[in-house]
Amino acid sequence: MNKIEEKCKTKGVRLTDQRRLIAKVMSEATDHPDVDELHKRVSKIDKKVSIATVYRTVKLFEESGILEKHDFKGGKARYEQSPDTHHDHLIDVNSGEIIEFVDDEIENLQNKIAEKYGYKLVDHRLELYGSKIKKN
Amino acid sequence: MNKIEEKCKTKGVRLTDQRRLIAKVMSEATDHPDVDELHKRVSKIDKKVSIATVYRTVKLFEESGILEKHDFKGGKARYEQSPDTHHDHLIDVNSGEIIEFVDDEIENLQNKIAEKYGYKLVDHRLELYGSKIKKN
DNA sequence: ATAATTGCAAATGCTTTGCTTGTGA
DNA sequence: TCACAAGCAAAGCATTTGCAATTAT
Repeated sequence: MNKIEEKCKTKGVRLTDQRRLIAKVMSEATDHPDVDELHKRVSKIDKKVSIATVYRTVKLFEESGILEKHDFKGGKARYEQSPDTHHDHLIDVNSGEIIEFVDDEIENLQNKIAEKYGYKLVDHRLELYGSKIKKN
Repeated sequence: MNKIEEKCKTKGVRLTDQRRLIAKVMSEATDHPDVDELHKRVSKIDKKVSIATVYRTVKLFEESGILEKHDFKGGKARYEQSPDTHHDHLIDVNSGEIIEFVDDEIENLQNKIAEKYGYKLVDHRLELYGSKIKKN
């Protein structure tokens, strides 16, 4: 059984064939698929799963803290399995490739800034968009 | 004449009554209105301006570097006049209020991270979401 | 004069939802 | 059993677009 299914059990999220399948596909994903792409992958295994169910399921999983939703620039929402440790994203503007990174210094600075203005940081979004430097 | 109108002249963007009006309203805005709100403010002065024109105009202004578009969490795109110096945003999750801030250290770190992965930073998005700390 | 702009309504693209039938615990 | 989930198609929401009429230079 995969991590997502396990989390469903822990959190009391009822499992169905469709949810199990979506859990499996998302568990095996190494990228950040959007709903359409996820539906395509799921459909390869079971054609009968509707896109509405995929939408409902990713929403449910997100609300349960099982998946993380990202609204990167340029359109549709994309999902990844909720990571154990927080990371941010560097997006290749040419290929669409996504690199995950962690930087404690930036995380600290963000908290400091919020504090400075009298706020408690409850959420944040840090996305870097870059293009590959060609090596000579 | 306001700053936005001036920029239109400089950049060769043709001015119409509608565009002049939108330029005026955005010039006077101290917040980050969405298209609907902008249309409301414009309509108070001229009811005949259509929302389609507002959409077309903010898009045009954005592409000309006159306005900056932001897709903060939770729905519609919001706009502000392109600032002279870059800043990021701290959004009050309760009131929706937006605080602009500048932090050179974070800016530098972002460049360093992109570099570290072999990328040139072409764009970025840093948004902090916080709730006010109550003073006792 | 004439290429660009507007207003309107229809179309779009992503996402959600009402309803009826099916199903997991 | 029976509250919840799935499938389908229709609806929703922000945004875009085709087209005929209007306007800026």
